[in-house]
Amino acid sequence: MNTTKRLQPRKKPAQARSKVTIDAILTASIQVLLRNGLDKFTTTRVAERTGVSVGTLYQYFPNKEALLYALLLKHFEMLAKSFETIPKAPPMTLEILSLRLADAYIAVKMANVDETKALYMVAGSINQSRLTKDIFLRLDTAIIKALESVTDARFEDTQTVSFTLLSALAGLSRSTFARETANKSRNLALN
Amino acid sequence: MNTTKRLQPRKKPAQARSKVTIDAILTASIQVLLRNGLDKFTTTRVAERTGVSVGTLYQYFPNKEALLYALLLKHFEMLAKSFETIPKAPPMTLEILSLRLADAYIAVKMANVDETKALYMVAGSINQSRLTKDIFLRLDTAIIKALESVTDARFEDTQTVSFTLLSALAGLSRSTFARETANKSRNLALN
Amino acid sequence: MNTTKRLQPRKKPAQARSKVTIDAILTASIQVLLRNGLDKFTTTRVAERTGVSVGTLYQYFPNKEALLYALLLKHFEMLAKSFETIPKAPPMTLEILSLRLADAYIAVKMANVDETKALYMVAGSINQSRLTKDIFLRLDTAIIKALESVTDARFEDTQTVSFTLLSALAGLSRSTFARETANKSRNLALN
Amino acid sequence: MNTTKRLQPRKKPAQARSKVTIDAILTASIQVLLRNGLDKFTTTRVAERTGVSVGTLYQYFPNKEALLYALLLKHFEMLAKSFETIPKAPPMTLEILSLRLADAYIAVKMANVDETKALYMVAGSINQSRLTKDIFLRLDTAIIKALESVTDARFEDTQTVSFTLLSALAGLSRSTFARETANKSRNLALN
DNA sequence: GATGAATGAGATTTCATTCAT
DNA sequence: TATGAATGAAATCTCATTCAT
Repeated sequence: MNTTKRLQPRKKPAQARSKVTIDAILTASIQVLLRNGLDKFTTTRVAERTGVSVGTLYQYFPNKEALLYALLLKHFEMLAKSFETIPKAPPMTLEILSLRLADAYIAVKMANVDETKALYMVAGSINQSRLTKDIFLRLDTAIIKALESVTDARFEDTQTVSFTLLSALAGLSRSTFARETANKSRNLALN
Repeated sequence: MNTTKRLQPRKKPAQARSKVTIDAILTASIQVLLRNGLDKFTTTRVAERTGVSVGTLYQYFPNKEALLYALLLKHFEMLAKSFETIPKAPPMTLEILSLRLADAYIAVKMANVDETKALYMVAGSINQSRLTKDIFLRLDTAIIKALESVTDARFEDTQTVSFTLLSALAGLSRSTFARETANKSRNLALN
Repeated sequence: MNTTKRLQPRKKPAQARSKVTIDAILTASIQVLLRNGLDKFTTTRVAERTGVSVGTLYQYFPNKEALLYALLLKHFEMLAKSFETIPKAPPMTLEILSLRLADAYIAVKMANVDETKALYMVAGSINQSRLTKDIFLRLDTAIIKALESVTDARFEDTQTVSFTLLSALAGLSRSTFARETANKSRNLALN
Repeated sequence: MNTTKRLQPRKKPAQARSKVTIDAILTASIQVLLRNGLDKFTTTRVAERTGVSVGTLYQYFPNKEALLYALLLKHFEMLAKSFETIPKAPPMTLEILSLRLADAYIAVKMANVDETKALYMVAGSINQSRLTKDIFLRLDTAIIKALESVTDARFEDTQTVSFTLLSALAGLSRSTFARETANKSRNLALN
């Protein structure tokens, strides 16, 4: 599914009813992913679970990939907003920033546990480069901007620092959710 | 693909010819994942690329999932062996252990770049709990054992320390490979 | 094909169009059995002959076995109805009942010659015990009830009488149809 | 499988060892039919159960159909021999003949219960007309000859009498074995 | 003769997507 | 707009048969 398809929603959700339907579809998608896994994630099944017909689903999402993409975008939108509103109030040492960052990250993940788990399933099959253009840059920028307000350190390469912080955080997160899901035993995310 | 299927290889590679065929299939699998992505990863395509018939593939792997599973198992086998042979020679401070662990980890990943990238694609669609039973415990045990030989620190909960170390390492690794793959722009692993 | 699969139809033929499609598939199935035999009885071939796509076939029958099962059920449904309406008017001697039973049986068979022949082919490869639960008991009950209204005889074990009557009738029927089919020479049903 | 293939054994079992192997294959075939059903009846499985390689199986039977055919032929051979040696000693009334016939029939079936059940499964997928030529005529002839020695009756159409006798017998037999197999409840053979 | 790895045609089944109603 | 029946390409998997060893 790494082809280049139209990923934009088919119609702007001008009307309230549309918005509701779209949300319902996205919610159902998460449930289907969680219950049935990625390869039983079919448009028919999602529509069924949503309580609408496939036809309706296709009215809002031009294809399956767009549906998954919307799911991801929504999630990262939240993450970005959260990062962009990290309190910059002093004292802003590196340690304190790190904690605030972790707090923001964890808050979003914990408030959206199912969504998080579902998206980890999808990770392998989406167009990374488009996602980068659309949202990852925003995450990056938010962190870099925060780094620049740190008072007790100065970095040559803020990008790398940002990257490292976020990646380690992501690693912990992923492993933690993996552990929780297959909770028979301590479980690592795929390394 | 999180169903419970038979994942054991169909026949023991008693003869030399079989062994060669199996290895060829596994190698081809990695290439197909890399070139075509997870959802174009079809048994037909793998067989084709291997240069054998589908029938032959199915002679050794009872189903597609088992093929992916074999791929993962082989990779983690290497990782486990690598961890199990981390030098325990003094001075064994926590910092030194961490470095040795990272070295071992990175060495395996760098020696198997394609395999690593390919497996990150597969991560979402495998039976985590079975994998845990089969191999993750071994990784964990190896690290815990190493932690116990550390001389400058003592831990209440070695499991959590091991888990944290490995997860952060994994996060960095994943993001790094993701960045390298989609090298148009700075890229984070799916968070 | 004696495994335990879902045999229930996939969707209720709520709409008229569906009903027509289902009937067409069943009719085509009989033709395929007759023309091509059991081991050329493929879902693709049936769909083709019906004039629909395979997908459509699978929309109504979850698998091949369910299709065969539906065929059998429909046939026995007729037989059951026929037995259940055997005239009970006096004089109801055993001989007369036997004749009425034979009449009913033969009437159904002769009105559905192709279906009958086709089903004899299928006999060996269906789930007998499920069929028993679903329909054979009904046949049995109908006959037993009729036996009880016989005036010139009284049976200790009506079940066995019913069984014997019906089995002998079935044997004759099967051999007769076998003979007619392979009409080069006198032909017995497989004994 | 109603095509016209070579059904003759590939080699005459000149040597004793061959004979043993052939018998083993035929026995294994019956077991596979009984355990796995007709559509899991594969040459590989039969070979496996026999304890030889597929290659060896194909040394003795040119194809799968020939194997099934051999199975049937062997069974009817026994039945024919049994009919041909029905005692003709007086008093040879029709009733006595019928009993002797039934005795012979039942004796063969009961001495070969597994074989009988297995063959009922196969019934639908064999070349009836070839079987008629090869063996059914012999059964028929044997019975007709016996009928002619009956002292208390004379028939215009001995063929039909023979046919009727044998068919009814077959019907009872088939239903009985069906009942025994699916012994949850009283079971009729497919009517 | 015996073996069993390899073949590949072909069967079953799924599922994204369309379109007539 | 909504529906869901129909489509059919394509995926998974099986199995009769062959043939090099």
